[in-house]
Amino acid sequence: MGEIRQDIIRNNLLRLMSADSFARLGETLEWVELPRSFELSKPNEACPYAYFPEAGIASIVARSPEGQQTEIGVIGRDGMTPASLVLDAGHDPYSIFMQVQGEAYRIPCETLQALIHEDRDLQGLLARYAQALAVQSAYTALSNAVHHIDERLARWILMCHDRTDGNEISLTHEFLSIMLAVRRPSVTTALHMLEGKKLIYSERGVIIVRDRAALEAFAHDVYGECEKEYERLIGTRP
Amino acid sequence: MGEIRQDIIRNNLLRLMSADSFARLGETLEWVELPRSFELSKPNEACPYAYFPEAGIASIVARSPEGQQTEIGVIGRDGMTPASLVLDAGHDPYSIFMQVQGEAYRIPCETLQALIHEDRDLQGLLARYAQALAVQSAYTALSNAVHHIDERLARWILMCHDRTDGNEISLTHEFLSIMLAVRRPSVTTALHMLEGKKLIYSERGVIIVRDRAALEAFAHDVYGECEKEYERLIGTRP
DNA sequence: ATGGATCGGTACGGTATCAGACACAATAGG
DNA sequence: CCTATTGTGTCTGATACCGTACCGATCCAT
Repeated sequence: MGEIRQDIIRNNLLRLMSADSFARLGETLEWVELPRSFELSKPNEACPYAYFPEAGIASIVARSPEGQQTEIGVIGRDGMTPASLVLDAGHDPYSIFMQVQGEAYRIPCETLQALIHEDRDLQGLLARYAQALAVQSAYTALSNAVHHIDERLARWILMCHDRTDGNEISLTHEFLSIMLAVRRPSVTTALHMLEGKKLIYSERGVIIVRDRAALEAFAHDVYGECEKEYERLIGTRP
Repeated sequence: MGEIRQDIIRNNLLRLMSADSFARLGETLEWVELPRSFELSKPNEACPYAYFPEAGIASIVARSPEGQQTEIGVIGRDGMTPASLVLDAGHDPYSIFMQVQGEAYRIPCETLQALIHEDRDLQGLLARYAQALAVQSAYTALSNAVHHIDERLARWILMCHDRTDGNEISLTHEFLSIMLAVRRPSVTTALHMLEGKKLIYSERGVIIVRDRAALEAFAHDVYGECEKEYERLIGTRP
């Protein structure tokens, strides 16, 4: 393609890398649409492409042998997938798929890997992103252990809101219940609770953030740590 | 020091790195004892030394603003600390401290960082370890979300057993309850349950693994995934 | 040996969440 | 327009786990 202008890109990693790094990547970057449920990476398989989302939200999900699953990380235009690429891992045990439809620039994993090996700055940036993502999963572990469903839901809404334009997030209770590893009716009642506190509106298939500040206040113990860490490691958010 | 023989080292990373890499490290490695509760790394602070444990077990603990905390990873002679060193992160938001007393080789972080920059093989090995640790925290998140206390306890005992000589693990219920982020009496009853199934013995201050295979069977849905991933990424366990 | 500290066992009531089922509402497709 | 499908609200037990409290057992230091 080779004609992409770095300054109008919305993906934070693509925008923050050096112009040189971007120039090398740019030749191979390819724009693609990512429909809901599109699988960016399969568990324990090398994936052909790395994706730098421009819009939409992807979930990283871990599964147990018996099929229990939960989300351990969220990726939007703040990041890339698979983060393990820079860690020399080949592949990882997660399933990564689109949860809110969007678009991305993609590049063959092999190409990116080769570029990383020759470009210390790029390697550093992506390594720091891998760390940011690891921290996200660590705080997910903490909050799964100690926080109540409504707080975890609030955190999740905030994390999605960070990665979206506007205040609407379109997804179903069913989907959410899988992400949080709770029953579907528990999501319904937790949403009602947040709605009762006037933090969100909830309609069929859509959650609308109504009062972001109050939502953050409600979730103060469960949201914020890994976001701070992202800013320290990568720089300002999109 | 400079006289340490690589082939009698018990730390897996030190043993598996190339002889060249080890030679460079070896000049600066220093042997230290690590008493229980010794803090290897403080939250959000650069730590002076990297540690490669020879024995004993360290815990990585994440804390919320209100002070809730839980363990998100375990490090023994399978690894090193801080893993974020290879990710160019400077420091990380966790607290890392010894839970079962032991010993380690240590090296100033700056020195190790410089060596990593000149040694692609070493960088790769430590990056893969960072990935293994991230996977561990991801599966901790999963198991915090979906598994019962007795299963999580079994997982924890197995992970410690992997990193210890013999079958005895000495620690208190109190300590364990913090690691698992549950009440102390819940640990007591969960231990009784495992003891009732003849999987362990439990005495004051000590847990003794009695039937490792049965313990693994009991924990089959909660233990094993990240261990497989470690073996794939790093190689055989110690 | 003795007193104090630590550690472990147990009990009681309370509640967040689960499992499963069912009915209703909204959308989509023919 | 009607029907099938999908999404949401609600109910009824059951239960795993919590908060708190208390007491006995074991260890340690003097």
